[in-house]
Amino acid sequence: MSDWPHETTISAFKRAWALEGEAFWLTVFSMHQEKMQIKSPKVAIANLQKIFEATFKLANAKGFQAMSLRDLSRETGISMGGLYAYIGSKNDLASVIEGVLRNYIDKVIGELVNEYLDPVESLRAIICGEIFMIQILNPWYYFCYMELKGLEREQQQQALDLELRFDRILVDAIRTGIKQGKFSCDNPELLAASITAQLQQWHLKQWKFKLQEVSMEAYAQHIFENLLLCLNHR
Amino acid sequence: MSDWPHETTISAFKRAWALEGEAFWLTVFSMHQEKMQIKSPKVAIANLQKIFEATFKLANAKGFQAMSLRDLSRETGISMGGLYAYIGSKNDLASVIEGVLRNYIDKVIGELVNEYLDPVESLRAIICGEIFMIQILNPWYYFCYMELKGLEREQQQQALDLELRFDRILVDAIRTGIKQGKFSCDNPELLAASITAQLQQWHLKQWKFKLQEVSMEAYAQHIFENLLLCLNHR
DNA sequence: GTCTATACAACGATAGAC
DNA sequence: GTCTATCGTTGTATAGAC
Repeated sequence: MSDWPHETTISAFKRAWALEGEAFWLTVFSMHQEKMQIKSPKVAIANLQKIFEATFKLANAKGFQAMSLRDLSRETGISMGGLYAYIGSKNDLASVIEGVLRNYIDKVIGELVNEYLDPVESLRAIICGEIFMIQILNPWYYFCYMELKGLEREQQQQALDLELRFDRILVDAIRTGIKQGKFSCDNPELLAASITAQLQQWHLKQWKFKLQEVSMEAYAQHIFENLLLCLNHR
Repeated sequence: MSDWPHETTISAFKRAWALEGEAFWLTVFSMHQEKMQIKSPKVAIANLQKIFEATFKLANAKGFQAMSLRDLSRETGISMGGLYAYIGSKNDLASVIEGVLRNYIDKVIGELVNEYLDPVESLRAIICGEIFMIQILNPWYYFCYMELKGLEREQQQQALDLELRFDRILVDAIRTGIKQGKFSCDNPELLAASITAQLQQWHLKQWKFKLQEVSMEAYAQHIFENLLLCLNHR
């Protein structure tokens, strides 16, 4: 039995979650179609992708507030006036990015619940799944983490609630294992928070992992194995 | 034997590191005295403290880039023109904050090396010491973590180097324990990075710890105990 | 040392031609 | 759909009175 989902499983992730390619951007398009003036999906999606990716490049390098719309115009090749056919305002752009990512995460972690009954396999699936999500949507995660302060109170709270919900999924799996006599753990809440912290490192500390040549698979494996040690498994 | 340093030890930390009170701000003052036009230490320190604390309040709430000097003027009660007697420029203010904190951390972790010979006690001291530092200088740590992007390349690199040096101190203690037959661990580098990540949570996720009513002592203890489990201690 | 007044560059956003 | 031209605002920073 492999410690990491097979290649085919990774492909299945991508298909099931529509995390990349046309399907992904089509979803992004449909999610804030209402806020745009552009009717043609073909041209809208192409420019939307340009705008989002340029935003990640600029904002993740010098910060969203420090990035001007003139920077964004230069980077995308779309004029200042043209940008406003795609976004309502600068703040709206950040808000949409957070909304799209949260919507996706919400959908995916909703599927994770009750999918596996064995707590060990459940924890493995949560860790591998989340690391994989972060890997594919790296700039989205990093942007939302670093720019959360700039969003409105309500949206900030929704992001924090999502993190708490994720922690709770880990806690539930841990508690199930304890009831089945497979784990022992004094403080499941703190342990779950520590797992979440380690998962978030995968987008927060890319500089460190590239320096130490740590692969996604090795990192997920490391988190999982140390978690089992902390749970006194076997 | 207590699991956490005694009250007297905590007091000793404060005295030894001059982390708060007049002594601390006197050091801050002396560290960038050259960049100021104010001669009188008495008035300079009082206003310097006002400026730094107002910066933390504003920047940690809405981001340093989003904070204007007009905001800072209002918050401190010092006029726009007056501010420039204390700071060279807005960016200089952020740069000084990072410099002061890095200087302090550097000094403290320099003392941690070779202070304890027993690897278990060494790891405990590093974890407790760092959590304590973060507790006392919470807004400084948070500011430097979130606003690092806004600083110049060279200064960013120095901050990353400091984190790598901290990781290496943890790795050294782990390796010492392995050689002494006390620990077993496949990947000390990744384990050290995970400890650093958990320590940083203490300033990054205050909202979560307050919600779950986790004390500084309980959190340090939790990190330490799980580390020993990951190291197969005993 | 601290203030008021102001310079002037850069910002987000919009109007209207094409 | 996309552009250029421009609006009003706000930003950082400074000069000079007190």
